[in-house]
Formats: sequence, structure tokens, C-alpha cells
Amino acid sequence: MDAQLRRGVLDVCVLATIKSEDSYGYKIIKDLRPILELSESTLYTILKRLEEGKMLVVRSTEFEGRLRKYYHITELGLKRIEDFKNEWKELMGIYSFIEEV
Amino acid sequence: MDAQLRRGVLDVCVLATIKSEDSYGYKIIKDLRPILELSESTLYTILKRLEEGKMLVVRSTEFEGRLRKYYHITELGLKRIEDFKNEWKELMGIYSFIEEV
DNA sequence: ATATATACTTCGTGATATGATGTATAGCGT
DNA sequence: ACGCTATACATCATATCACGAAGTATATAT
Repeated sequence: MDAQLRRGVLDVCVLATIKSEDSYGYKIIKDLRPILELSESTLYTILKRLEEGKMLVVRSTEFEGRLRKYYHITELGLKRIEDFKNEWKELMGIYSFIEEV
Repeated sequence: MDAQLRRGVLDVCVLATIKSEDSYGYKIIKDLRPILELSESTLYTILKRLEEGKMLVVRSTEFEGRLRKYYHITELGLKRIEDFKNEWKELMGIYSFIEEV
């Protein structure tokens, strides 16, 4: 898929993945695999940005000797998803224009 | 609308605008206004990129003493629009995921 | 005269995705 | 014992991109 088009959904995809249950980096990538392929460097960049934007909070734990950081969505994160759904409607209008012309 | 989401459709919107009839910068902006607001610097950047990507060709003319550059879509440009439509289907799948979760 | 519309150009900046590379542990097969 | 793969996160350098700001220049309306 086109790189620019991806960019528009990456953040929200990650938020959607942790919406119903807290998750951690490696698992997010695996869970998203059927929907959207993304590399570790890309994901961790996104997670960091979402954290800075207070759309999720992090809880570091230790699991079988390894570090594991669990990400939990916040109210702002949930709002971001809702906003996206509204933006999607706008985008549908734009798509119609492209299709019809 | 979210900046990232915009990016995914800007190029194709411009191509769609000149698809049925050759047009020039200032007119493209006006025609797109109801669909998508975009500044001159943004448009001319896009036009330049599309030209470099051979998705359109340019013909400079003089109109009432002023320079006017007409943009004409190429086969590659038309293909770009068709590709976008296919990518849109993929994107719909991603949206469903976001909506359902 | 002055403001507005038309028309294109260039520069600098900030945001972003991604590949490459690195660190470290657990578990499995040979 | 050794190597490989999976797990798990971190950092850096790079390339792409949208956009505001500022500039050049003409025609038309007030």
C-alpha cells in the first residue's frame, strides 16, 4: 500500500489494538500482522509519540527475565479513535470525488 | 482533518481534478476548495512531484499577459488513480478493524 | 491610488516512517 | 556445547513530505 495512505491509519491502528486489552510491542506487531505489516522501529516510534501525546500510558513489568512494557489506552486515546471515525466520513467524501471524476 | 490522513489523498485528488480536463494551478485550488482546502505552496510542491513522477505533463502558455501552466494527465497518472482505488479497498479492511475492535 | 484577484516560485522547518544496528534472554534442535 | 530462532525494546541516520512565509508580476475593480 502507498506509504502516505498508511501513515494516516498507523497511529489509530495501534490504539485500536490496545483498546480492549492492554498489550506490549511485540504482541501488537503480531496482532496487527494480518491487518497491517509494521516493523519494530516503526511501532516503537509510534508508541513513543502516542505516549507523549498522552493517548496511552505505559507500565513496565518483568516477564520471564525480559522487560515487557504494557501499553494502556487513555481517554484521549479513545477520543482519538472517535475523531478518526469522523474524519473517515470526510475522507469518504473525498474518495467519492476521486471515483466520480 | 488529520494531517497524515490528508497526505494519503492529496496527490490523487490533484490528479483527479485534471483527469477529465487539463487545468492550471490556480484553477485546481479553486476547483478543489469544496472538497479539500490546499495552499499554493502545497499544490505546486505536489504538481512538481507528479511531474517528476511522469504522472502529468506541463504546457506553458501565456494568458492575458500572465504565465499559465497547463497540466495534462498521463497514462501513469491514470494508473495512479486506479491503483489508489485498489488501495482504498485495503484501507476499508483496516477501517473495519478499527471500527469493530 | 489602492486593493483584490490571478498566477507561479522558492526557502526553511517540523513531522514522520523506516531500515539498520544494537542489547539481552529463553528455548529448542543437533 | 553450540547455533539458531523467537522474544523484547532502543537508537540513529535518512528520505519524504506538507506548509507557512515571503517574493515577483499583471489585470481589474473601487
